[in-house]
Amino acid sequence: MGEKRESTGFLIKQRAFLKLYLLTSIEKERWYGMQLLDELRESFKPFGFEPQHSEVYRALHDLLEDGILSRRKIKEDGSKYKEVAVYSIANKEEAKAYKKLVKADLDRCEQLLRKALKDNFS
Amino acid sequence: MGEKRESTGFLIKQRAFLKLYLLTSIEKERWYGMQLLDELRESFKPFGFEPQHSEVYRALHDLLEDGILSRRKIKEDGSKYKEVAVYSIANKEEAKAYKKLVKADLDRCEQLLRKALKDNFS
DNA sequence: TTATGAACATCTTGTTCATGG
DNA sequence: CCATGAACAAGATGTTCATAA
Repeated sequence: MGEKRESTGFLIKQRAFLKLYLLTSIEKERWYGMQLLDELRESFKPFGFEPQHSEVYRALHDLLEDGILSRRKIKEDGSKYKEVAVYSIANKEEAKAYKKLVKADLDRCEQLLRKALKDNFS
Repeated sequence: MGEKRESTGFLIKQRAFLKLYLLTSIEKERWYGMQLLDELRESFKPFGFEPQHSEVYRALHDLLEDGILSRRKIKEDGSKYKEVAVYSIANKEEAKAYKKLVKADLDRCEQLLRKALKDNFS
């Protein structure tokens, strides 16, 4: 089950990066896709990174398929005229394990970047 | 001339990363492709990254097209039975400018990774 | 064989279109 | 219109093939 590679050799993939953030947000409270997207965009804008909606949806769908998240469609009655898909953690153990994997890869990537800065600019 | 984007939003691309290292190596002495490849692989192996030969050649060809490197095919007489393509810096100003660009992107990426570690693991 | 390339295949991501409230 | 998806297109990289010496 945990045999999917998150490390693809060079740097971490955007998908894995987003999945990490999504898990952390969803751990805290209920969210739906566009909310999460807006939050992420706001957060990364200073770094010149603005994830696309389809990539965020794909990340959520991945986590659903992995059984880490569950989804419930609800009518935001009172508020709007729309139906949204709200996510919650389905398997805390898996979620934790996945985050641990991604952390290891982030650490590796950080080292690689530091090395590059040192090797080429010192 | 310098209007090609190196920052693609998320993390730096492998191509730009390799170009940076190639320039730094070639600044120091004459090299040819396979030498550079072996050097890079050795250097990154501890980080689980082993660039492919075609990607290194593509990086070299990019730098040629950009006019930053020049190439000279030579017969390594005395040594082997082969012809190699040896590179040298064609335009030091451009090389310096390119490296500066990449450095900025590396810095940005490092910040982004640090942020992710902080936002998700603290 | 080794070094250099090109061609081709795949994987990842961005852009556009479709549907239902 | 907004939220969710899917479909499609483009880009980046990995794998395989071709050629010369």
